[in-house]
Amino acid sequence: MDNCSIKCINEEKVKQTAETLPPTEDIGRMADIFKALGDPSRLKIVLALLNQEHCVCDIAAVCNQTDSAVSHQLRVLRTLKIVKNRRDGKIMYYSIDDDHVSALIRMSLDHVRH
Amino acid sequence: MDNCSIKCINEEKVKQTAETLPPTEDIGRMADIFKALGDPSRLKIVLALLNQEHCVCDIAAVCNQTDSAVSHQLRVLRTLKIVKNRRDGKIMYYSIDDDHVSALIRMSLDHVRH
DNA sequence: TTAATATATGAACAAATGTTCAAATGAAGA
DNA sequence: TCTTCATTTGAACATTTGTTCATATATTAA
Repeated sequence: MDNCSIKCINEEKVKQTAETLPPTEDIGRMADIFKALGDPSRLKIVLALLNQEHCVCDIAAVCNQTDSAVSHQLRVLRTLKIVKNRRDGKIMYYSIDDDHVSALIRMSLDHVRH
Repeated sequence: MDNCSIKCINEEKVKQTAETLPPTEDIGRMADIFKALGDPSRLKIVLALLNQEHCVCDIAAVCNQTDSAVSHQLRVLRTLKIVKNRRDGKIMYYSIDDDHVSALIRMSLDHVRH
């Protein structure tokens, strides 16, 4: 239960900060992107594609995952426009869809290695 | 089951990309950061703190969450060095710990608004 | 058409996650 | 000391999530 009495709230600061928040919809979309990159196996796929485009089969080999698992993850990434694909005969090639993605990854690498 | 025969794998490409991958430990840490930002309520807290430091109570007010829920989320963010805190009497003030965080947020906003 | 191959999909399951509620700290003032 | 208040913590719960397995689709070649 919310046991913080009215007094402890600095209404002015609360109001001011509330005004700086992006629309709820944007927050949701940002969270979706972060969430997608927040799974190690999915992040590994993205990192692999950051190097060059690959077919599903090769991604699975690079990442030590089954084709099926990779395919499922790629669908998530595709839905969020993090990766895109092109078909060449039987083979489907995947690659990074957006420049922001590589920038995001670079930032987080910097953070990790402080 | 992995039903992709050996033939479909481009060994050279696989090997080459595998060499570009960061160490597993780094991938895990990056994923942790993304995962932390991947929950809307937690992301909202971070966005609020990006504006200015706040006490737990005020964060709860800004984000329409209970104090308890906010406190739980702040612990996660603190553990990952995304936020830091300082005590002033009974009140605990939280703020963003790292510059990389704001950069990450900005990138994802750009991505969302393409 | 039929067979073979690369990828996609659906259902089921275990594991992880966020929220809630109740209770416990820790700090300040009476 | 005792009380009050801001925050933290722990356990329980429902929900979400990633993986697996079996099956389906789509493309090519025979």
